Amino acid sequence: MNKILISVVGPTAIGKTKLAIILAQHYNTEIISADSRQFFKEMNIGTAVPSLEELSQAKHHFIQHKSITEEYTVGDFEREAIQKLSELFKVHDIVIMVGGSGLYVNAVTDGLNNFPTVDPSIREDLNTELADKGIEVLQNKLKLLDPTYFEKVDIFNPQRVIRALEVTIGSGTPYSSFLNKPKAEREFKVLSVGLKAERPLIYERINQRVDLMVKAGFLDEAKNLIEYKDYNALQTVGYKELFKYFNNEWTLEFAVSEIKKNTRRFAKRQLTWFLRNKDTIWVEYDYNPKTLLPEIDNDIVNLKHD
RNA sequence: GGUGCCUUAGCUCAGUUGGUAGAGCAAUGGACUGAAAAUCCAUGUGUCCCUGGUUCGAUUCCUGGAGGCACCA
Repeated sequence: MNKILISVVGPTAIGKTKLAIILAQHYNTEIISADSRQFFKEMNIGTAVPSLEELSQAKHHFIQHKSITEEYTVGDFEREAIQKLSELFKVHDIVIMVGGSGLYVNAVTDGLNNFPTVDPSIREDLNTELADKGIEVLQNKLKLLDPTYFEKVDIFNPQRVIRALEVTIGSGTPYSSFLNKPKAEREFKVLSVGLKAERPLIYERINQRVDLMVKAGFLDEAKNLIEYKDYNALQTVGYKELFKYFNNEWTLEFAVSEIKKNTRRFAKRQLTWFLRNKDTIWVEYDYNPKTLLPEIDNDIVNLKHD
């Protein structure tokens, strides 16, 4: 196996796009995005998709290829990404992946278990039950139907509990029984490269980027999407806060400061996720490409020989 | 210049009839298998402005400073 996927990770606003392009140009290859919000064509400024100039510097996949009105799950992404990678690896030995969504990155690198598709009405019913009766009723249900997962799951997290229940109820088989099954084999090895910086610096870059987004017309973009505000794609930092401003719940100044705060918290969650992968090679955000690229060349050689 | 009030966590403030202190927000740590920029869990970080005095013991009471606010000149 001598195909390599270089996975570029790191917190938001640290410069992942730029590094991915440098790597794609260096290896004369293409980029797949693993960013759960850059999939949507109606969202642009608020999701910080690569600029037209950046897109012209390297071929990108999974950027703005879906509509916010389409259902698009991490499972769908995994299948499409693996399909795309198999095409790309026919003509390239190395492909770049870049993205800030840990679950989506892992779906490609490690795979998800194969869960059955279930009727969406089950989730709706469970959400109604949650609103009417509270989490405890759902906890008890899970304890009865899948005691194994009940022991393991964060039972105070409604989304986790409901997910397990919808699979269990929809398939008639406990959620936990789908875990632990062997995941799909990959035809490539993964080199994980993380971008890092001191926390205050990350926060400063976030604050600056939010201000730039506002100057670039983020308010107009969000305003045009108000009618879609309940779609999952718009449960997104930036848009959520601006909708409150448009609805006269918040002042613009407060909304913007909330966007900055929530983006900082998002960056922290990304770090928690990415720091889990002990194999990641961490690179300072102000790396010098001339010294970094030979190092990565070397890492690839070593990885191939493993 | 005078009088009054204030000074406690990163911020806004509470409090200790004298036994070195706690809320909100911010922040920090963590979890995560088709909602993931989502969702959830945990955590108090402190010369209590400085200086003397009284006291077994002062952030608390008293003296004197410093800074801030208000009013009067």
